[in-house]
Amino acid sequence: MGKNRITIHDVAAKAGVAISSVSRVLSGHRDVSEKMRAKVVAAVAELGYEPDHLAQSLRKGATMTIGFLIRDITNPLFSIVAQSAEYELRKAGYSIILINSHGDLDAEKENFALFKRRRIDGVIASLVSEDSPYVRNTINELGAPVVLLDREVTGLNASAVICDHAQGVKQATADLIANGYQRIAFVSGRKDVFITRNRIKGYEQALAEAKIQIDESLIRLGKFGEEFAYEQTKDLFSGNSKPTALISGGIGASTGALRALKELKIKPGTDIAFVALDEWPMFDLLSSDLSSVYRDPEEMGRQSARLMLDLIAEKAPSQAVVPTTYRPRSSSKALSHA
Amino acid sequence: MGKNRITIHDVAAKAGVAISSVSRVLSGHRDVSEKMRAKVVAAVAELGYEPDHLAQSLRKGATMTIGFLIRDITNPLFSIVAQSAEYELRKAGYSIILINSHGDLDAEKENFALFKRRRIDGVIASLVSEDSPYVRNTINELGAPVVLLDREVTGLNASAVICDHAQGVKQATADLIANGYQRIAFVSGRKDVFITRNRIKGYEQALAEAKIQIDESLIRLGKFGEEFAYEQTKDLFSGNSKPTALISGGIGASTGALRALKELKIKPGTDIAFVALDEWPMFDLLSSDLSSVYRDPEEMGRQSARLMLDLIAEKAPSQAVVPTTYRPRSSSKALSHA
DNA sequence: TATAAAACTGGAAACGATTCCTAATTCTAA
DNA sequence: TTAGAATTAGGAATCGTTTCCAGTTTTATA
Repeated sequence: MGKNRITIHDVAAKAGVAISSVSRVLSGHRDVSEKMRAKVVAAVAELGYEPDHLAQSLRKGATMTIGFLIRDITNPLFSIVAQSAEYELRKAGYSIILINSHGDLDAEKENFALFKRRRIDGVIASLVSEDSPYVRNTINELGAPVVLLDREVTGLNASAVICDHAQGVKQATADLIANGYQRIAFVSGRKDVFITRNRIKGYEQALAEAKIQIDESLIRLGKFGEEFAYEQTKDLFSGNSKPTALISGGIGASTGALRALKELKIKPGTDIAFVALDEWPMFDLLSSDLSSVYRDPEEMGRQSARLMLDLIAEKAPSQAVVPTTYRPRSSSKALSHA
Repeated sequence: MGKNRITIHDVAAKAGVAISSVSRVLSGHRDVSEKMRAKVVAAVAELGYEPDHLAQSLRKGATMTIGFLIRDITNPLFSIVAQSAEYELRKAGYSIILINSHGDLDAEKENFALFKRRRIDGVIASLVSEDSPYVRNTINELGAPVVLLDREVTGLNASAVICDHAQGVKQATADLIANGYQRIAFVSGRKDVFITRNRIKGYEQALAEAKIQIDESLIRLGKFGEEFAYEQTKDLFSGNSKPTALISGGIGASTGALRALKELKIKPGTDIAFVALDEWPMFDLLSSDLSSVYRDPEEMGRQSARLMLDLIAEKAPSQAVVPTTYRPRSSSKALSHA
């Protein structure tokens, strides 16, 4: 077995100096003579010594590790955010520990505790819920900086990457209206989180500006995920006052909605107008040429990394706003037979 | 600041016992009296003490951390594997450090070194290349167990999750032949890795059994990723001896191929037969009802976690074989006009 | 009741680094 | 030449645990 790990003691012995001197040479301390430096460097090279990160962490009080807590790395948007953040943070010397919360609130709490025990230097999180008292407690007790993705938690010492959903959704809704659609359904996730509230805001603003009465029966908010959207979409088209357009919020919801439409043999862009909020890889290869409201997940990752590094450098918490852009394609055009 | 971290010393002081006793109570050592246990448990509860994972790791020599090195977490297949492995490993008390190699060989080497410095307990990796001498060296020097995903590295002390690509591809190819296709093109990634060799094997076997001469100009192997497959597909259909069927290997290649076909206005299932190797989320929502060769990524994740835990428990390296299944859909049916 | 064995506890030495403090050496200037 | 300052190097404490060792108390056995 390779049990014989090479430590700073071995290097010191080989070079015939004290371990403190080895440490000084390696950390670039200025009070070292040329002779000393040469001896140590030679010994390090000969033994192939590499400092033990664990011992360094314990002594220095910094683990150079960031916790990344998300609902589901399987979500293509999150996976891009994670990749991008990982890339940026690694450039700064940090590694990331990835944990999937699977949307479970208790798991989430548990995982913050795990991060704390592991003395993580910071946490980037996409929380299951927000603004619940437990969130504030947990985050405050963590004792390390936190960057939240797309969440607004008031009175908290955390930075956040916020997407301007309202703006893109408003544009999309306005375009649908301009193209002659009035009964625009909206299917999305939980009402109590920032992202959904913000999207609905854009939707309602556009309707208000066009002086269209809001029909609550067209707004279906409840849970994240495919099933909910699937069921709601089916329900929307089961009555006799069907919508003429559909906006689905989030990748899960869009999937559910598209699947329901497929089963109902309603083709987006032909039988109904459709706008997806968020895109995902191979979006362009779907059966219809779908309009979307796009946000750049790589940018979200970069910003979250930047905010994290700022917090670690003891700067004050701040927010980064990532814009959304409406990308009209054929699925939101005026219907030829309309 | 919450600088005042609660340590085992604080607990010992509060309970009026030695720190070694606190440690013993917490680690469930049997030689502790009831009185002692009660005192310590009370003090722990009162102070809200949680052991420092870092110090434990240093002392015990186990970090309870697994390195996960993949080309790209953005690849939906990998992201599911990662999620599934993370879930299983966390149940066993392990956390995972995720690193994207971005397909860069030097980065890969560098990251193994990082894992080593961090004293990771094991590495699960999908390597960029295999069977190069550096791989053997790096892995052997790591000093921790390794589980490889879909790679065969000979003479190495590592376990591996292997998918039986040949079988599924053979079935798919045979079905295409049975449906009357003879000029079956095959577009995939690097020839020098197990996954590609194994897939080609299935392809060639099916052709051989049907006594169809292999046309090398129909086999396009080169690089992983969209671009290569895109270019090759365009090229395949530019000449005057076009293929009548296309098998594309891997998600990246399938994306590139499908995009090329879309631009060429060749519709899979109508103008040409098509089989994708691997599926991805929302596969069913694509413009055509595509046949595929499927493998279960969750199972791959579970198996890799199991193999890792076995290695950590000092069992001998072994391999887990994950089957592939051909899923015929309309894109590989006999053409009506054929 | 004496004695061996078992149960329990505290002290101290690790784990592998960093960093402070002090002493020795070299250098500068009078 | 020598006092004083500036460099340089070594020793020891420290980070927060676990675990070995030795000593003390309790229990079991004869």
